[in-house]
Amino acid sequence: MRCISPLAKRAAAHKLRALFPAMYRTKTCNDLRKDHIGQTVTLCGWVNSRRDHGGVIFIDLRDRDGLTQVVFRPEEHPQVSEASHALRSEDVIQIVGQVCARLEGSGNAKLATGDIEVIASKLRVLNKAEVPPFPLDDPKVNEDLRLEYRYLDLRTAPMLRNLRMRHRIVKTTRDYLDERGFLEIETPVLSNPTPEGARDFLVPSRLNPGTFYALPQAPQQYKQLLQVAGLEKYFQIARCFRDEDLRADRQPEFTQIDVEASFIDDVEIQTLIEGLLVRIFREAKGVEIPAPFPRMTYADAMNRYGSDKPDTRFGLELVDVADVFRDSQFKVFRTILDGGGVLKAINAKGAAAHLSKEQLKKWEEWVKTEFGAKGLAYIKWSVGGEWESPIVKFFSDAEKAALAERMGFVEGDVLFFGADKLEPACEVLGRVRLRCADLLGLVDDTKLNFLWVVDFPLLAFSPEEQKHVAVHHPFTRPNADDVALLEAGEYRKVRAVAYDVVLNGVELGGGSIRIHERALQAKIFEVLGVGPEEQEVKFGHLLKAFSFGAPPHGGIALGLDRLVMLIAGASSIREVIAFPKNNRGVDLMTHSPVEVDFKQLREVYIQSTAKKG
RNA sequence: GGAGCCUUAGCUCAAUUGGUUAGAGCGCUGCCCUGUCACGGCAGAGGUUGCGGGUUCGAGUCCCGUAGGCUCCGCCA
Repeated sequence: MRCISPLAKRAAAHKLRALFPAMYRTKTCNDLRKDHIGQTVTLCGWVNSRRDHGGVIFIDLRDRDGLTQVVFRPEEHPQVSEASHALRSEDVIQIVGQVCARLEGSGNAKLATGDIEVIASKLRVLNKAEVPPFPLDDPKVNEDLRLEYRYLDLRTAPMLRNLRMRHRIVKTTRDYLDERGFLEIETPVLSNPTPEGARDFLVPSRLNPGTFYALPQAPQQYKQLLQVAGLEKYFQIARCFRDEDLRADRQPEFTQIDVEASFIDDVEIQTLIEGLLVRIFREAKGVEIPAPFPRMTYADAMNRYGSDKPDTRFGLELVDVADVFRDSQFKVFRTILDGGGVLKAINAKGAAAHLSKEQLKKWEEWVKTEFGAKGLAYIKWSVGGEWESPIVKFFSDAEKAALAERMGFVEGDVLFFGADKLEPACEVLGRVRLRCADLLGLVDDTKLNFLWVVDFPLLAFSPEEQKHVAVHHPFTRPNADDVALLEAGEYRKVRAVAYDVVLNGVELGGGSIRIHERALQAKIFEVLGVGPEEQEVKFGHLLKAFSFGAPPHGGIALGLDRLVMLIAGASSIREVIAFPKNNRGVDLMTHSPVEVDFKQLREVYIQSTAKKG
């Protein structure tokens, strides 16, 4: 290597300085229009593409704002043009040049800057680039490759657009809540494990051997304690952590728009959130969504749509046909009905042409293996054909007539039945409903169907644990009208003051009015099987706080990632997170999580029991 | 914990019923080209068909195992 003296280096640097203006750039690649013709500008960016004609060379220069065509003309700037032959995709360059009108008829209507071009008089290569491992503008490239080189993937227009949109949504949220007197307050990331709900991520404490923090699943207790603290209106763009298996719309760390307020009822919170969503959709997507949103009770949602987050963009509702078969000779239906179960059906209009007998068999297999259903009864009525079904032979003529009448069953349709206890019957049929809608193309992508699902049950019985568990969380307020039921031990009939906001069949968020009285909270813990001692150990601080004048309060949390995903029209939550993890919780770029050496573990008093493959 | 689908050149894919030397487009390299914008032309390089084993005269193709990716069920308030 040649040794260059520091003096010579400085001289060279000065020379470069003299060659280029002090600023890296005077314009971005989306700034220049006809008005700028004649100006001398400096641009920086990446070589998006080059078109080398041997003589004249065109470069599309890209920065995060857009593309500008740069022209290297040998007859005007021979040295610079010569150097430009070496430019390759993704090289980072700086050019100085004059803004010129494009030659007659050579404008590019696809580019915002397509009326002009910059004739380069100076070129500085700021950094050469290796050949990219995949074409940046190809949407078909495998996602794992994009995730490994996420910093390249994020250079593409769709990803930039998503991140901008996410920023806009967060900014709008802060503005909106600030205007209404909400204070953004940070809560600890190192906090306590929670006995209820999802698995915690644990963090060992070096200073307190053998003890652990947990990363928060949500800032639930802190947001309530801030109400006891008299802050009255709190919000936070809060990172949350749950160590559970992942899905296309679930990451181990995700972000919630977390809101809590005092002296507020459920309708007020819903109205606040409707206003927020209206504003977000206006500013991020440019659409006006109507508010207030429709309300639907949990019972209605289950009975009509087989889901607690119904997609109401299409009908295909569940219909109760129990009375038709009340006295049926068909034992399967009869046994379930006599045992207090329900019998429901949906009519997939026109589905007969789409579903062969083999496919119907596969659907039955699907509900059995995926959802543990006992079966999926169906009747297919092909155009010009008979009722095809393994079960119609058990139906009387009167039952058949009544069924067809009730369901509007005509040639070309397929009926599906759900027969079981209420919730499993509805849920399975709800899944079949979604699949039918997909099959029949019933989903209108342009619709934005918001709704509130309200009156959730407070408690559900867990067969695994053989006890009652909180449907929402243990701090949820029971409906005042149902307190007598609570006292009487009719736990499953007690409704909660809890609400979910749903968009197109996706749960955007949920919240509740909380319990603020120590005695009522203790009563709920008792029902949940949390004894006085356990209450004291795990929730003592909260119960103590409630004894010092806790105001009535409630709140909600919205899943920011899902919201951005829906607004951006992305199919996966990973498309709206800068550096997401894959479905095994691995960051393919950094390879996180990684093994740590023995010494690092010893410092925090941890010994791994993992068996090495 | 379970189910399904996928893995062939840098990328996206093809390869008939198991049959010759595994192909194409894009990208890349070199040369040519002065108005392109998916520039064009000519030439070239590039392969352990994820990995391991088996069946077979013969395996990208069939079987078993395994790794990785995606989707879903359970799980996730």
